[in-house]
Amino acid sequence: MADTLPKGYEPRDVEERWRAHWQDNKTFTPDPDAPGDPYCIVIPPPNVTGALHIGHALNQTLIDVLCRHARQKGKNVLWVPGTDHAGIATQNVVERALAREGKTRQDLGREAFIERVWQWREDYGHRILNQIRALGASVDWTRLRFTMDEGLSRAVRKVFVQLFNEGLIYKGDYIINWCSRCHTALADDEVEHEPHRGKLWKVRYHLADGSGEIVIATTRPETIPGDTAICVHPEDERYAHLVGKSAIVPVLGRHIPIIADSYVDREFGTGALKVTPCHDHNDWALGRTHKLEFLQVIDENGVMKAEAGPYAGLTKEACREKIVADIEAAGDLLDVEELDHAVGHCYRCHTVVEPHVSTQWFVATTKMAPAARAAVPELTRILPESWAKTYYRWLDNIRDWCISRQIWWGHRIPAWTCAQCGRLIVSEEDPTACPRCGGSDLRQDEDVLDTWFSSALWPFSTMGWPEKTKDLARWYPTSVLVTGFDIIFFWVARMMMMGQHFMGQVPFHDVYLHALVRDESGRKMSKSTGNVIDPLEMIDKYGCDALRFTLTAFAAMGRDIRLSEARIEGYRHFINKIWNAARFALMNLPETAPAPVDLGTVEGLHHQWILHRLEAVKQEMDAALEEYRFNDAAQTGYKFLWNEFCDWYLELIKPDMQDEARKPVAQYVLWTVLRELLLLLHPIIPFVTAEIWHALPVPAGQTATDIALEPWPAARPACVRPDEAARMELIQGVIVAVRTIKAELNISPAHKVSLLLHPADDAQAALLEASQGMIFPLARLESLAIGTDLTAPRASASSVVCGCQVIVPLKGAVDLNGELARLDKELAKLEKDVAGVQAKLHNESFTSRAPAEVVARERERAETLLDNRAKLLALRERFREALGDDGDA
RNA sequence: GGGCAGUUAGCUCAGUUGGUUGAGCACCGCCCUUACAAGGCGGGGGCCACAGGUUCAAGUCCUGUACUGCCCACCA
Repeated sequence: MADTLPKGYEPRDVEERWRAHWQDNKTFTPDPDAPGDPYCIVIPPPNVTGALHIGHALNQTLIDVLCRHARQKGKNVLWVPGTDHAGIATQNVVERALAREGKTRQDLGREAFIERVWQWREDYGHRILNQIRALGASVDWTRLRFTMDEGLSRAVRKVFVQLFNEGLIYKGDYIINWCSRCHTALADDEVEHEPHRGKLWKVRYHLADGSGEIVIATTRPETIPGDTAICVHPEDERYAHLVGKSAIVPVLGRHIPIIADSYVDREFGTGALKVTPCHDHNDWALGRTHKLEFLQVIDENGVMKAEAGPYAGLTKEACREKIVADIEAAGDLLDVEELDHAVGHCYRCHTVVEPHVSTQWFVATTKMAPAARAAVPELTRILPESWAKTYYRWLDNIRDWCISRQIWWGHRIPAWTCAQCGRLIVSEEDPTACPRCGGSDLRQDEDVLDTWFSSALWPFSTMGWPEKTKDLARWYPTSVLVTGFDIIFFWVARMMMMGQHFMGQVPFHDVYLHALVRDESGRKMSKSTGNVIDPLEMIDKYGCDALRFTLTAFAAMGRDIRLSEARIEGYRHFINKIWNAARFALMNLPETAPAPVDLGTVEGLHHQWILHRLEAVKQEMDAALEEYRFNDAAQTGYKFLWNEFCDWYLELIKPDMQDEARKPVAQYVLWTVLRELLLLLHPIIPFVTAEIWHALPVPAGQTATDIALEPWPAARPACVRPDEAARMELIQGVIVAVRTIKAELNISPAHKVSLLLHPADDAQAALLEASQGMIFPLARLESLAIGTDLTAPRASASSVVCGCQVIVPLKGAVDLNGELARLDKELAKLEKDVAGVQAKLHNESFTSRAPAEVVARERERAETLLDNRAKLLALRERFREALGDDGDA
């Protein structure tokens, strides 16, 4: 006996041991020259500032399942780990730390500040890596990357310079989204629109020629000083006579033109709109088309500029208050309404975003998008497919991407201006002199690049690009990108564009978009709501395998996951179940691996059955994993292990283990099935399977291997035996029937009863005869008789299984009325089924139109049901007589 | 305003190509049966949101309705 496992599974030490083993042995560091089809996934790089949240845990679990499975299937697997420098987020974190010391980044100066961020990363950046490690992610740690490391920075520069030279990066004045707290531009998709209860002010503008007035509606009166036009719809009869005239800006007194544009919605407000080209995206567009004056009145700090006249120096909030009061005093405020509308907020700090005109750098994504769009679905599949539509729509309506950020932490834009002649120099290497005038006073652009710029290069920059590396040749394009749908625009689409442009190939064959993890009532998890589930805490409490299994089991394609701690706790039971099944096996296996037996010709219905089922499960789990049906794979493994292997097979072989003649076969089948089952489950729950695998006996002279390097179990066609499996089901049916009778008649399960079986035919009789050894212990019998000529005591409980009558003579204090009620209930159920099938079969159009195979199956079923019913009716009749006799006697 | 999901047992969710709705947790009853009480055995509980349609047959396909959630969007 090789029992070396403790009674209850204690994941903590086991997991830590395997983590260390895999890392120390570089188990997951692939050799580019090794054989096998390439399989590669790049990790969606978590922010260095981040702590692992449940979304990461889901993402990395699914990737790990895929990678481990691919490795089992003989592929040459590379999983590249890494982190993202997360410009704004990281800068914010460090600035907050500085603030606690009473300092600002300006106090330190740019260089010292950046030094400080690097230091911060030195101190804390490894946390997230430890968390990835804790999850059991089979990443190659030797290829760890960071978006700001030297190689990736070189890639960023090369991409920037090339795109600039190709005219795909340009610098220009544009209205962008400005966060006055982060003090930087934000890309369109970095702005989150939130519903807001605001006000709609209706303000009268007098005509310059004194001939009348026009009333506009605005939600932002503080921008009135920046008005340079009033706009109405060209077909709006109310205002047609005013178009071309001039109006006077309230308080400021400037004269502005009244123009017409079909953009205006006649139904909204008053149908007249004030145009402030510098402080509204739409007005910016109007200003361009109508060649209006551009007047900036709010600065980058949210303070009114000199151009705002009397309001100069006020904050925009104070300005709003004051100008409304002034207009009201002048009698030109006609109405104030409540209005629900969407207001943009910074996705990092949640400050209200101000449209702001400034000089920024842009990538001409409008030119790059068509190729990225065309690649789906032919070159890259998006799964679930429904997301492809979203992807298309975004690319079809894309605007150029603002990539400059007015912060310090990030890739500084490789552009310099010559102080002498003003020449703009964009270069991979830091220039020393101006190529035009030779001047040496070159000033580098102050801005850094959007974090997502470097992320967009991730699939090839991590593999060493622009060098022509072996890794790139071997593993680009990557196999699949696994990520949340929330970054399909930020990241996926941009990787597609950059990958195609610089590698000439899409960056991945598949994109699998997984769910968002929500709390049990469907809310997004967030620290402020206090509903977060911390994966590390879960790992600590229940073990990593329990967490991984839970996430996998709930990862149905296209659906959000509602997670609660109770579920993880529930699946911990499953891990423990495997553990105890293994303990049982070890108690019953020899020190070295049992001698092989030909499994294709093995005797014993239970062995044939479990081997048959194993083949089906093997095939189904493989297919599920290939098709990203993670939940199906998990569920199939769960049911097989618990409901078939543990509940039935382990019980069935207990008697074998007491019989020296049957023991060797049972041992070998047990050993084989358990080992293969561990392999099937290993991608999902790597730790417990590794530990058990290691403890199982191996052939004499060999040493235990690492399950992570073992192949997926091969198919064993000789073990596919549907007939034997069906026969096993009869045996199980009989056993369940006896158990049900006991349970429902309140007979203790431990109480041994006699059992009479009246088989339906000779084949059944022979089968039951041969299977007594299985029925006896599992049904807990005192005696068993099989035959059609047996006379049963009339006071018997009974049931019918596949035409076989199951009769349990009742002795002692048993509630006989209970049995009658039980029979009635069973008959009622049968009656319902019979009615259903017969209705179908009596339906002429069913029998004539349904496929013959379906009709035959229904007929067969009807026959069985009718037969069962007849037998059960007869049994009930006998029982009634018995009751009557007892009553009379 | 547009688009996309979801609606199945008390709760959280499965249900591949249409062919007797399944699981976990919760609940009820009986069991410490020598792998596991984090367990075993048995049980109750569903006109599959609603209304039409296609079909011999619909949870499954089509149309509409009602809620719920998400994404996108330039009604100031």
